[in-house]
Amino acid sequence: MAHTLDEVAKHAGVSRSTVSRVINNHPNVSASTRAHVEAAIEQCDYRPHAVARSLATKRTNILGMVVPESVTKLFTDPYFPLMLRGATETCNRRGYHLILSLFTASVDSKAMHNRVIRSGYLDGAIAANASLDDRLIPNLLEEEIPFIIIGRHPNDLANYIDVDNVGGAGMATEHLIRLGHSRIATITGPLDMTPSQDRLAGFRDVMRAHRLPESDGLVAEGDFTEAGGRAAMMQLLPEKPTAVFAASDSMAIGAIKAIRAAKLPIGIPSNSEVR
Amino acid sequence: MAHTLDEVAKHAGVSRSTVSRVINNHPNVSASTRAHVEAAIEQCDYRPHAVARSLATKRTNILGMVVPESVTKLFTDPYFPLMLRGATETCNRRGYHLILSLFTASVDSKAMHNRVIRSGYLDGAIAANASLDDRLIPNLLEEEIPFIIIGRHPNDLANYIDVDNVGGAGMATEHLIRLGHSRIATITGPLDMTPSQDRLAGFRDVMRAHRLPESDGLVAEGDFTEAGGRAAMMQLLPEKPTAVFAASDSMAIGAIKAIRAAKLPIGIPSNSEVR
DNA sequence: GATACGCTTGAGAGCGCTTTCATGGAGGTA
DNA sequence: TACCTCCATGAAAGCGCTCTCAAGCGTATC
Repeated sequence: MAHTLDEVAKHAGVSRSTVSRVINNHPNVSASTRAHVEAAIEQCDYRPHAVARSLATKRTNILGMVVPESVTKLFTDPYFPLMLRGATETCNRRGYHLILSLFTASVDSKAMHNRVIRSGYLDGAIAANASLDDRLIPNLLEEEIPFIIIGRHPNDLANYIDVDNVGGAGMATEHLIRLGHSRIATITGPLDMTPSQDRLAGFRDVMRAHRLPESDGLVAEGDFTEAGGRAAMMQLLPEKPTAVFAASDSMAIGAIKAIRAAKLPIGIPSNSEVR
Repeated sequence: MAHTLDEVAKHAGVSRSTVSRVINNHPNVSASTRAHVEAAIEQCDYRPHAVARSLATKRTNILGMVVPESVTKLFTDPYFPLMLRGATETCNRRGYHLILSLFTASVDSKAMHNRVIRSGYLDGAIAANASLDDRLIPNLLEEEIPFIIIGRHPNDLANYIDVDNVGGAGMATEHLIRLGHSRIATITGPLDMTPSQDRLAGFRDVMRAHRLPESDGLVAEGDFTEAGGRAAMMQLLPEKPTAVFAASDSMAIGAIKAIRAAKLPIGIPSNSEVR
């Protein structure tokens, strides 16, 4: 069991206040006292108790990565671990902890909300891509806990960080056109998510700019999963597109499988072509 | 800001003790009082403050998923998100929170240790596959915080959960033999990790049982990454194996790329063959 | 009717820390 | 020397909850 601030204070022959000042780098401590207390801390192998500190300061240094139920099934997408790693690394560097909470259907969502959001543990939250009908964002707003969303929210309800979905989709589409394609289809993400809409918009913008067809038959909605990509591709096959822009890698893999299953020829550009 | 137990007590006209008993489902509360207090809790929209509660009970209901530095680079392996999802789901169901901590090289490891393990926030920990030279496990032991390891530790230092690595590797090897192969190579995981050793053992057991060659040339050490699998495969190519058992999907993909790069023919069994 | 027991409730002392406020001494100014 | 200011320190009151202990009351027992 770790020792307490009291013990350190006694050991150093000073008051608790002084030890507290030292561990918090408060300026009003003489250099000699500080050195003395630091030695005592070292000798006692003392670490401040985060919970007690949190109670007193009302700050936990814990952030929550909250993943709405609608996104949970995407959790195995390679995109998630990267995001998580980035978040935890930054947390580490800034002295924060990251609680990971997946709002799964298997657990009563109201209970989850109370337990996670209203626990008092979170100083703030990062909400992974929410769709329009997720209760998560409104709930976070109501709770007045600071948070950001990854991926713009349909209603612009909160601050967000996002990539340039319109621009990226446009680049991919341009690339296919440059390869000589004109009958290009797209497999979108779930269209109740803003990033999906934005990618579709980027695709359409470029197609329109090139006066290429963008009929509804050439657009199929996926769900960012491989199975979804496969199903979407099956829908697209009768339209005989010569190229497909899939809005995620997983859906592209599904699409490739659908094409192979239909015994149609398929060329997959090597990395060097795209980059 | 959420209300306090005090307010609820006043609102209900009882003592703090009684409210505390109600929220903790303590038996010694009369049914009528309980109902009354529960109504007050509802009216005040009261949620107990987890931090205060933790300070009093010395339990945080927080578990840490601690990932040793040696494993951090594997974090994007599809295996990790699945593990994380499983862990968080169980935590949800049992009323726990999960703090995710990746011990990266970018942050001083001693500082990380103090901050994460000795914070007082963790009731227990789950240590993702550690290798022999990770300081993490010894540190956890020293700190007397309950923990388990995912993937048996080389020195059997602690309780662990693991899959049947020996058996699984054996099955895969048997499968290749059944397909008619006799010159079978294997790409192992890092051999300072017990699961890697176990898979290699399973491979060797079966090869030996079938009196097939298992020369050192047919064994190459990978690191569970795609790049590692590719490098290992390059090593194996001169030995001209007719089949390869790779100890992870990522390494298998790397191996396939290496084979393709060498312009050698390769047949990848469809899922149905393996299952 | 007196004693004992069990159930319900409240008072109050923490849990380990922060932070305000008061105090005392050192140093500066006139 | 007297007065004021500033800095270093300590005392003590919380932060919001739990939990032990004691008290109060109703019922059972003889």
